[in-house]
Amino acid sequence: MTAEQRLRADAQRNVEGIRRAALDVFRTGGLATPLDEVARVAGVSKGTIYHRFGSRRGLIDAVVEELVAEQVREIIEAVEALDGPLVRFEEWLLRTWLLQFDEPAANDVLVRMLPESEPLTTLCDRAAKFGRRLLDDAQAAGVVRPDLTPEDLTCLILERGVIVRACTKQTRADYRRRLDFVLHGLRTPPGITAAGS
Amino acid sequence: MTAEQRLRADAQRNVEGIRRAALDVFRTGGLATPLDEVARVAGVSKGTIYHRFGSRRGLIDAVVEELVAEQVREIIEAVEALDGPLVRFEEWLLRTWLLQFDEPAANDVLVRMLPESEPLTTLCDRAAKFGRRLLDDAQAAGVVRPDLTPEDLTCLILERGVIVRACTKQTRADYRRRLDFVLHGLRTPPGITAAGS
DNA sequence: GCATTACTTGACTGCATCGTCAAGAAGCTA
DNA sequence: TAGCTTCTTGACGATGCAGTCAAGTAATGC
Repeated sequence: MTAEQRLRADAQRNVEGIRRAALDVFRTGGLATPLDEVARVAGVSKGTIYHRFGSRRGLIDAVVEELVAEQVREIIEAVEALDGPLVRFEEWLLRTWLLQFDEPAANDVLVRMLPESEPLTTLCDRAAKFGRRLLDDAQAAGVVRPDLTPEDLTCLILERGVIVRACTKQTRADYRRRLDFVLHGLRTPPGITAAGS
Repeated sequence: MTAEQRLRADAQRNVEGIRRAALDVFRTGGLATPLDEVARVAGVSKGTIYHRFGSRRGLIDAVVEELVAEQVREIIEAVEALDGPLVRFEEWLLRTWLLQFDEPAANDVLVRMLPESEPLTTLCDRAAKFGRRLLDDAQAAGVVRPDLTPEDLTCLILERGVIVRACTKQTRADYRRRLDFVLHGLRTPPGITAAGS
């Protein structure tokens, strides 16, 4: 970070303050929160944010990793520790959906707001790739409907994202209960014995 | 309509023109379309719309019946003609979801945008009441999961509403295919023999 | 301690939309 | 056709957020 070393002391302080404020504010309100709010919390003016980070996207790129990566990684690790293709598949989906409910910022990432942002896209792809592997395994075992595609999986997460954004009134318990209906709909229907060739 | 008879000839013409433009514009773009657009199509100024209909809501109230009631009624009639509680329940849900995809205005009504609007709420309640009856029948027959509540049903339609609004890129065929997953998830899971007491 | 340069500020422009209103246009009546 | 009344107009004010920049402030090096 030679570039950051060259900053004047006050600028250095501000960069840190803005980062911390952004983490705080985005964590609570999602990535769409007005930058005036971040500026207010950081105790600087909006101009300073633009001067330091170039743009709204620049600021998001600078904090998204710290904001979300950990949580996505945690889910992957927790699922890796489980046994059985169906359990693993469903637990991953379930935890992802709950993360979307609990963390507006994580949801914004998973919904691919700002598709131009590289660190954000990277995070997203990592999760998608893992999900795809679980889907493959579950379908190979014949426990998840064979006509479910990786795109369907992406869509299921995207859909959940717009739902949690729009239906802010529902309780977590209700949200959680309804997820079971969806999961149940993804299992191999009775009458089908195994996945296709 | 004595009140309308008293309008001056040009005003009369404009009211009609605005109504027709609103039907046209709302049908295509949903109830959130800017009134400037309606004004443009009607060939009047925005001021005239406000003068004649009082507010955006006033205009919507004046056309929503003609815009959506017919379609909701059609679905109910088509479903009434079917046999079997599961078929009826699923066909109603399916047709409602497809209506939401095909008609932005109908979707806006079902999603309860403008909860203050009386004709809009009436339409909505009519649909909900019918759905509830189908749910009762299907649960009594043991073909739909007994823990599905009428609120869940409302929620399923609401969810679909925000999804079609947000995911405008998906093809109708994909949307349709995925609905089957959801329907499947609402059926009685294996291992449960009949609905509760 | 002073000049220099880096940094910060907040008022400003731009955009999109809602809804209003004074002034002007047009229909209506005698 | 004159004069009254109704109706229409479009510029305007308000809102909320993004992003910019000239002018002011403060750290730094000598």
